[in-house]
Amino acid sequence: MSLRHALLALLDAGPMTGYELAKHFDQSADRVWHAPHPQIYTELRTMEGAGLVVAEEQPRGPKARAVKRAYRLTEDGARELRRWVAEEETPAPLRDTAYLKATYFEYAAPETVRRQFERHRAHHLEQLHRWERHVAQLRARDTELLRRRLSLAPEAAHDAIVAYKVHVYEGMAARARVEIDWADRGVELVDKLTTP
Amino acid sequence: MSLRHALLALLDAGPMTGYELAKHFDQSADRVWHAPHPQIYTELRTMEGAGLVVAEEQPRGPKARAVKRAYRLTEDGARELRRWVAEEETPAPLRDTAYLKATYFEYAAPETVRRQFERHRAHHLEQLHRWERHVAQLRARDTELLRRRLSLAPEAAHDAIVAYKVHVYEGMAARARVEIDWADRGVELVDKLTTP
DNA sequence: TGTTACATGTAAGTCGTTACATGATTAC
DNA sequence: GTAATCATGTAACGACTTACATGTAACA
Repeated sequence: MSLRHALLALLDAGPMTGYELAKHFDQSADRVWHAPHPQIYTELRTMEGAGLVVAEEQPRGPKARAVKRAYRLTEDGARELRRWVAEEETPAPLRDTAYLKATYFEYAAPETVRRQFERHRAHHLEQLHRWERHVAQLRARDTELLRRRLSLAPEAAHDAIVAYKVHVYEGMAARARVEIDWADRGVELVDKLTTP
Repeated sequence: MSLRHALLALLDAGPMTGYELAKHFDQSADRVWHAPHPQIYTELRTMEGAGLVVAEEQPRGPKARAVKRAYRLTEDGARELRRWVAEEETPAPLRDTAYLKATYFEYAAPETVRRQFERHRAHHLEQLHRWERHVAQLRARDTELLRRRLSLAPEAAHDAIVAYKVHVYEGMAARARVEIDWADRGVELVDKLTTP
């Protein structure tokens, strides 16, 4: 049930609409959680029912023929977020298609295997750049969300807030580097196996 | 739909019962995929209906008052496995509770955060040992499944079969090391933040 | 006038988890 | 006899995906 907590966490920086939240899960650099928009809208409604968030309907545009719903945390929502952060995680069960598939690469043609390693590499290189950019922005305290969050917290807490986020995204970067390295050694392996 | 392919892959080494397959997903070292037994039994029935596997009912014990169903791949099943291996994977969407939570560690007490990093470390250290043991066993060609698989394959293919598996589990070990390192730096960070 | 971005949803289906349920066999 | 392991399932629920659906607003 972590989508709920991902949403609570984003909303703790200030009110947002479902649409804005969905953008964070889809496109922004600070996404360690993914969710498609239908799941977000329904979860927000459920959370509203559970009293974790409240929605304020806002008019859109000058003619105001449409409304948008901006959600903000309630006391209960803020408490639930803090409770969850302190709670110990049980490690997630392992499910990795790329590695599962690679276990049986002997069934595929060498060019196919090589292409798959190269795609794997390209994907994680892109991710790496994304994480590195984000770490730089966090250090500069130059992201929208972080600025909002810092403005709500006492000065003394700022360093910790920034440091934990930097630590997370540096961790993501380190992970990406491992994947790139794995793919590189994969390509080398294909070469070694084809030219004996 | 990768449970299906994980099952096809295991069955390609020879017939197995649902119970044996479930053990591989739960307990054995060579699990890059997890699934609980109800899902396995139902998926096997579905796959049987789709003609990817056939079941042979075998008597259990001398009195044979119970039966077990050993599944083996059909031609279609083996073909589907090979098709899937050659198919390019789209990268899985990111969903990581540990990292998501760590992003908001400023909300928890330092001892709580420290405990969480230590648990993270302990978990991945255990995993690391598991992967390392498995790599050693694969190199020695000393796992039940590998022996069965090699016995079905031509001598010339043996090196590739072993090499890809070694590569996967070395990759898993490398991942575990990154997590351990991340947790270590996490503990250091807590210390730094608490003793200024 | 048409395209892109904003904004919110429903519905159907698949995949995964958890609890419940049953019974046989093996080893002590 | 009793506990552990073998062996197979059903049922209910929760999480996630995909397709469909609708309309507004901003901009060129």
